[in-house]
Amino acid sequence: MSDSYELAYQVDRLMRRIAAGTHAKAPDFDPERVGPLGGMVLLAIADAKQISIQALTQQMSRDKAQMTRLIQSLEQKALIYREVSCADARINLLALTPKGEALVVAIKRAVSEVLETILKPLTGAQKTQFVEILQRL
Amino acid sequence: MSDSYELAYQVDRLMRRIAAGTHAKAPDFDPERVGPLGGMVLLAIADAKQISIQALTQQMSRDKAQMTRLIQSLEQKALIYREVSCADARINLLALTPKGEALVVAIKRAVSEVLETILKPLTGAQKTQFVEILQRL
DNA sequence: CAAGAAAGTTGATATAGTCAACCAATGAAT
DNA sequence: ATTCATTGGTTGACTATATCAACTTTCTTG
Repeated sequence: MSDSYELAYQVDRLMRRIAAGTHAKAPDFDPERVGPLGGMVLLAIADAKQISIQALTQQMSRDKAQMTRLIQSLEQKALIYREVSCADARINLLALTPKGEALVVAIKRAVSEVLETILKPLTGAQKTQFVEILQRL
Repeated sequence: MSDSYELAYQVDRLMRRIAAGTHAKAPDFDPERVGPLGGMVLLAIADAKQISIQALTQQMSRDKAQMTRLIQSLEQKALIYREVSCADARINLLALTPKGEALVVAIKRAVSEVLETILKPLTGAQKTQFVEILQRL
């Protein structure tokens, strides 16, 4: 682990473990099969209460085309709804439906459980450091 | 960022930034278009000198089917070659060809540059901590 | 009232991930 | 030494993610 490029590995692996862990639990709470990315988007919408597609794509470092299609699928599943901004008719504001809210609760629980397992080897101080570091990035 | 599930976001975003950064540089050094995962696999093979497909799939937390196909494509591009283990005829040992070695050098440089940019906001101590934490996970 | 830029959408295509069924080589174990 | 479960690897079928370019509609600004 002397070379900095190794860090890319490690981050990738960590992400894979999170994804695999939640994937394993998905059948228990995700009948709509929103997928890992769909789940994260729901979490992001939940945090924001209301957010435009554009803001979402930036926040999640994704392509807007991809986001459009993901939003469409979440909308079809009645997990979110959209509303044209009255300030700017180009903007679509997204928010969770009650069904979406319920799913978000389940997702949060599942992700937290997975993370708890994965982060177990860290000390409390390290967890704090980790969070700080990620925030700063 | 009070809730632990937010960490999943952050890790995901970090990974996306690394991927996007290297993707942007890819045209300069990756005429074979091995893709981000292909690049990481090459790095892993380079580190190991020789490694079986099975060991690779575990190390990278991937599915073996996926790894089989990726290895096939890297092999077709003459970046790696395989050799049946003399100890166990089921095992395929992978190694880089000279062409693969050359590409690995370029990949390492590109990834390091991207990481340097991304990690710039961290202090030296934080970088050390980050590496330690990731290693422990 | 033109440009030009921003928000979203669509099409086409490439890469990644999942799951199940399968074959061949191996290692035990009666 | 012949069955038998295991392990490493492959294939098929399918879903999910990602990328890029072209396009529409709605602002914004001169």
